Amino acid sequence: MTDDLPILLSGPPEIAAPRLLGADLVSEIDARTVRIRITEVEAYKGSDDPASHAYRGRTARNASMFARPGTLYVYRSYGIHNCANTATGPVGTGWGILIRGGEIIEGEGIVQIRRRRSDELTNGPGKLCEALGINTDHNGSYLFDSKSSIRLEPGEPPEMVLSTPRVGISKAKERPWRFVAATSAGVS
DNA sequence: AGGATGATGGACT
DNA sequence: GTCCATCATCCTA
Repeated sequence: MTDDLPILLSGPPEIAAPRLLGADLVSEIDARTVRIRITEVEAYKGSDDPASHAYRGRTARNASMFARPGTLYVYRSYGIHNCANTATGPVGTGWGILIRGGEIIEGEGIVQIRRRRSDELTNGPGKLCEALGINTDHNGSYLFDSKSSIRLEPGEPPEMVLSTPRVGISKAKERPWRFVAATSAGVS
């Protein structure tokens, strides 16, 4: 258990979120390794953010977001998909970062099987979770524990970061808290 | 290339 | 009963 890594997640989520771009999510499930480099995230700021699941305070469902930074919060979306966040703020804040997309570094073959297709594999929060094999059983696990099957590993920051409004929300639409990795050639 | 829609379950009013 | 931090598919052009 390495407890120094959550420094990556320190500060308010709209500051910490872009820092996650370039880091890797690694899953080791059924002796299969999938590594995905994060390219798209969104910040959700707990009680200060009407769009956050944590806005109305702690419940059984969102408890993981109120835990220590690096705690994985997985929720079921539209009854079909799973979406993954990491808790970021001090315990009790409910701050978190939604992981929305990434590029496959390792395990593309496994991902194609899990996704039952060969393209559009990881460009969306539900797709990313399916690619990594993340489900609600992983809710509450700790991303910086070497024994966890889902882990977060630091990486190189992207050349550029674009910031835009968040996707798919109906409240606090104006906040530019979606962050996307880009290069001089364009969005990755 | 882009808009509409059904699937499906949990949380909330 | 209504609202989703979504996605794949099925239209129309």
